[in-house]
Amino acid sequence: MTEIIKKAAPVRVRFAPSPTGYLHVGGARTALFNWLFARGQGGVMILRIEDTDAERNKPELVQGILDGLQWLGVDWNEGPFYQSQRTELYRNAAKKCLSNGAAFLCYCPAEKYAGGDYAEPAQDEEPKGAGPRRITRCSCRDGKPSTPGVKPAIRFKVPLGGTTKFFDAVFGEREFSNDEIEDFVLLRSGKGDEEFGQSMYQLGVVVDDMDMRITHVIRGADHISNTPKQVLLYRALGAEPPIFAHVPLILGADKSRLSKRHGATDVNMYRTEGFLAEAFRNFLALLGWSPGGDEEFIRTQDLIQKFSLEGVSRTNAVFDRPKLEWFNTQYLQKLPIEELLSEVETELKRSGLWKPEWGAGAAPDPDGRDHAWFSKTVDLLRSRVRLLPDFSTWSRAFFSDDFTRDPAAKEKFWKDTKVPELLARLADVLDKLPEWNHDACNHASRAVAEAAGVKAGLLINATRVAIVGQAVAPPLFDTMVVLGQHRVVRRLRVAVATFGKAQQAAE
RNA sequence: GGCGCUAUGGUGCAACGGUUAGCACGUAGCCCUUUCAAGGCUAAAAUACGGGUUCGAUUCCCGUUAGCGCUACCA
Repeated sequence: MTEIIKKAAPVRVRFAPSPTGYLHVGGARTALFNWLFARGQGGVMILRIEDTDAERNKPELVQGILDGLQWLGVDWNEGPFYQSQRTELYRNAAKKCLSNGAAFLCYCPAEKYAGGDYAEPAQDEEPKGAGPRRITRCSCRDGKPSTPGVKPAIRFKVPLGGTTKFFDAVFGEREFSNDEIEDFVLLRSGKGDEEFGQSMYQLGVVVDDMDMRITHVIRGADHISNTPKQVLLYRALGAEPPIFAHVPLILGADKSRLSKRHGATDVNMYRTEGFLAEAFRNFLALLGWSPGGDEEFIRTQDLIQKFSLEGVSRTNAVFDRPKLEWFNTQYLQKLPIEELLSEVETELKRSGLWKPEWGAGAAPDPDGRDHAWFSKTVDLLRSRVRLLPDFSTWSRAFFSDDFTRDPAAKEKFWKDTKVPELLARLADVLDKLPEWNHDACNHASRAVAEAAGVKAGLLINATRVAIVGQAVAPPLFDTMVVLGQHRVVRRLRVAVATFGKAQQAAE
């Protein structure tokens, strides 16, 4: 019997960005929470573009938002819907409010209420108490004769007195006094020969959320004070409001609202910097939400499974980039190697270093390097890499013979005058090694150092710079194995040739 | 100014009346070590303040302070 009751209506949520800017981390987090919730509940995710402000709208930004969501892995089942294409819906709803007395025509000039009314005493009403007060009631609400030639806007007639309540899954029951809510605009006045203009935010949201049968409105906490207006609208339109869940805001290091001056706020910048999407998701999910315990490294599948609105915090969170970087290095190290390989492949393709022979199932390249080699090489590098592009920059010598030697590394490890001779002898010894493995390289190298009477470290460090061009790289003998005998010997000789007199380099 | 929300180390979270207030990032030190990471260990570091309620408050209530949000014919 409870089965029927338990089989509640399917969850339907939406992410509704406005194309007035790129997809910022706050928006991305909101999108992520909606998505985690939908996926965890077997619900539906809807994408809606709220582009009703023709003035600020930049259509070209939509693609960037879509790209950002795609990179984030946030997909949707319905949409994207564009509010600019649903104008009739909003006009009809506004007219319905007009006819049932929930709204009125307002002939006031837009500037009358624009910006900072509270700075001046309102004339429309008797000032209560001391100090400036803002206008919440428009005098047109009681029916004013239409002014010829002036096109009216439609405003919602907020009830006098009383309160409006709603339930918020993270903040609990909320109640607002109606007297604090202004007679907000539903529909802009018409321009040219149109009767009315575009919908305003409140109307569009409610009409669409009704039309799309949204069950849970998960959005930023900056919308809390908009909610009572929307609840009023739902009722005026004859509908019950959905469940709201306002999530705390993301702040910059100085606790002010996150903005450009705090560094990258565009999600796409994190993609180009080379963060792993899953690491970014993990980090974002923990900003304002917690599964309840101490676990932090939570893969997306588990995030979906664990996510709940009850776990959402009510306090704003500071975006901590060092922690994001830590998450990224964690994923770089802990991801099953095959998953990481595809990310590295993408990166190497981007930088032009990729060879198809390294792909899974492909035949080895002329040097015998195949997918297994690629896997081993990436595995060797992964604990030292911080961002994906590192595979193409300081790790370049592992994937290409076209690399340069870092001057600082040479300065540091090639200072000793014995280096050229040491490297030359090592090259000769290594060239003759019958076996090419870690131990063989190890013994041969130490023998050369010992014979020359120098510390192994001197030779080892100098060799590292010679064969990979960097002071910072994986352990030398593992590196040698992965590079191969031929490459190591050749690079050593090329390095020797760069000292003193020029011999023709054989590379 | 009004209304609202919030308040645990520098940061993100945990503890949902009873813990020596826990974990992680970051910071410092040590270990490991052929570089650099990774890893291991250790240390410093918090319940904003003041009142209540209670046998007992980080936890519940009130006030103060601070931060943030809203206060547009923006979303």
